[in-house]
Amino acid sequence: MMESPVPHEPPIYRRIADRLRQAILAGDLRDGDRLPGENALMSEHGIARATARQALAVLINEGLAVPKRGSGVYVRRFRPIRRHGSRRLSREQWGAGRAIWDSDTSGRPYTVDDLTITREPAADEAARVLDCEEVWVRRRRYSVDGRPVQLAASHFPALLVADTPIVVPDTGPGGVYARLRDLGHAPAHFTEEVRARMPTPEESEKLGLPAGTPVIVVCRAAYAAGGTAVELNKMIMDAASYVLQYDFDA
Amino acid sequence: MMESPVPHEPPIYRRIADRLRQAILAGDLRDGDRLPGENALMSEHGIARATARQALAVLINEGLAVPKRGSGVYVRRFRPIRRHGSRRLSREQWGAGRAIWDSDTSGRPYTVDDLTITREPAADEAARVLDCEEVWVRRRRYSVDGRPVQLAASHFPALLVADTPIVVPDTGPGGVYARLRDLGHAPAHFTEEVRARMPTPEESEKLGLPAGTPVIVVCRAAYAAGGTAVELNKMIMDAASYVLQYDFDA
DNA sequence: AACATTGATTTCTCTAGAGAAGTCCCGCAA
DNA sequence: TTGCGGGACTTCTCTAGAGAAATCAATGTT
Repeated sequence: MMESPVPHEPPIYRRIADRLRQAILAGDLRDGDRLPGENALMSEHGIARATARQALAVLINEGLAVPKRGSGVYVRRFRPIRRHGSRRLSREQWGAGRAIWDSDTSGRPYTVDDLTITREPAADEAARVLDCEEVWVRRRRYSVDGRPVQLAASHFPALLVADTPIVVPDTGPGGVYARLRDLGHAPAHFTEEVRARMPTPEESEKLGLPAGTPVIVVCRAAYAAGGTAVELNKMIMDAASYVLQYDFDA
Repeated sequence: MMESPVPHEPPIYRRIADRLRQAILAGDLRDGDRLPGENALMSEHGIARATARQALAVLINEGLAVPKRGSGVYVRRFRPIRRHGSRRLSREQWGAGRAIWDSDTSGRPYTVDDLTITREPAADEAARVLDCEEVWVRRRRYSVDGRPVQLAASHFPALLVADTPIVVPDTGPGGVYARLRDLGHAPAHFTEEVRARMPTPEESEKLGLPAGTPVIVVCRAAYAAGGTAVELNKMIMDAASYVLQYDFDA
């Protein structure tokens, strides 16, 4: 026998989620609005607590809502920072003594957290790209408007940067790229690899991510004029906080 | 009074998820391996079904595992397609009569699904970027290895492309960019905006995405030499299937 | 050899209930 | 006005159980 060709009616929790999603996307529920909680859904639809939670979990995992324990579930906004790829790395900018990050936040203030500088053996990608066994790593966290938005780890070949301003907290005007230039290894070419995935619990904790928020992983390699790799920067960004922009000619 | 400074012990479901995640990341559980199901976790840890499900849901939402109804929960791989940004759009490639996608899949075969070509009023982004009220839209779905990986919708100003090969299914060698060139509107500059988020149910269904897989949204605008926008292409990609690569000079 | 059926296994959906933990606001005291 | 309890409310975690629906392999039939 053939199966009934009628598509199954979706389960209750999904129908409720659909209804709420529509209200959000249509604008009936906006930005920080509170949506009906477990108890409201239970009495409204005559369902069990677990079912109401499941409906809300759908929206939370889609990134459309954020639960606040003891308070309620709220609609979530997408108000990203624009990060420029090629433009931000033009020589004019870092050559003039400006930190790269300035153009990232379009003037919004940012803070750097948890800066650590360590020397360590190079792991997988770093070893392969930088072609060395020991690296110096600058790890830090960026926050905008008091909220953490990015984790970054810059890797440098140990032999190249030992005893330079690159391995101290304050790198001076222009940042590490200006210092690489001073060393005669000015970056001339960049390659960025971009992917997206769900965060690990560690990333989730460090970035304070609610459930349903992916991260964007950008891995950027900087090459000097001769073609040798001088930096590998691995960035983990809150996907709800970023739009990446790349400009290029045909 | 101050709270106890001791961080709370995580709940049971989370501890189980942590243990399984570690096994996956350490390589004890690999690619398509089956991990302990609801019943196994229930008897193994002496917990209720809902709790076991919650533990598995954590891994599923992280994209580390895929549930197969009636069969089990399996470890999930990440084996992406490399998509080149700037390089793939160089004039040499599409000028020589090659479709863009060729370089995307590095030679892996792809298929195009569900091609629809419609004329419609321009919505938000398209209206703003293309600066017109009516657009022709080419929507299609790309599959690699039989699995859908991308939804794409190319928008063209209606006045520009009416009665051209751009509004018929087969655009000929070189694709739409070669045809735009024939019309005297060869793309000279591109801007791509990249973001990531969880998929809508519709996207999830069209791409066959398991829970826990984000999508990468790429919005690409193509500009002719004079600076007028000639195309806006909105792409929705399965994040587990793609790595985007951008190359640029300092 | 090809096909249909059956049964065991597994995930999926849902009910009913309970206590823990966090948030918020109102009223009372200083 | 300010600060501090308390209580109401909310989300979070978990137990116990049951039937639906899909998968898969073995078995029997044509």
